[in-house]
Amino acid sequence: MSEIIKDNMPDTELLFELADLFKVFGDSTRIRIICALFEAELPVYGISELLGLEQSTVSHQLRILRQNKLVKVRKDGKQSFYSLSDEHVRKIFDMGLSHIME
Amino acid sequence: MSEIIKDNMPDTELLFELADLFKVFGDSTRIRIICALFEAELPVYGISELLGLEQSTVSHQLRILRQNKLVKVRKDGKQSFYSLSDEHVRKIFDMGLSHIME
DNA sequence: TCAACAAATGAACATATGTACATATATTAG
DNA sequence: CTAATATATGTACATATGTTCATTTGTTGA
Repeated sequence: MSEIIKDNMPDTELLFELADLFKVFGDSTRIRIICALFEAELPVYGISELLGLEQSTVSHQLRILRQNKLVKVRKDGKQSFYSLSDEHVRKIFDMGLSHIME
Repeated sequence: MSEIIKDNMPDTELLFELADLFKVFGDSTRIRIICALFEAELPVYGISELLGLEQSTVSHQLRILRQNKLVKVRKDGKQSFYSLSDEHVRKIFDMGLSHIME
């Protein structure tokens, strides 16, 4: 019986990856950055200014977002412009929001 | 300009709540428990057996899931049967999955 | 009432994580 | 080439988090 359940479940490996993805969303600084990027493509100092955060804090968090492919960068001169990499990000965000709102 | 962006963003308060929600999904043990509950309503020992986890580990994590209203309990004798509290949980889960799969 | 069982809880501990400060890298302007 | 600016990175540190072990609570059956 528990064997049947186990067989229907995705690989544990995959579930670890999934947890890692949600971990990225599970920090208020990163969520706020993501949310800012819904509105516009922004450079690092733009984000830190907007959210009142240290430049290095933003940069560190952007690296994590980059590594997880949630944001992409476009370099222009001295600036790095960040934007969201795809629509999944917004969907995941919205799903979470509607759970809270219920 | 950054004022306009700020005005369009949800309250910071709400974004903190949202991060807290995703934090719950951001742990492999909890994700695995959630995933098991997609298949069936289960008692605590059933989950620990299925996933190979200590009873107390499962119980601790179920408490967190309960506090965040992701699971609900039905008590029957000595046992506590857990199940998912709503469909949002599955939707959030699936959204995450499809991001990984892409 | 007592033993057996299921689940919940408390405390301690090791590990992970986010932030700040300092510094390095890279690019542009002069 | 140098100074100024934007970003990235390294390190240290405080805090948060998950797990384990031990114990408690609650329920059933003898």
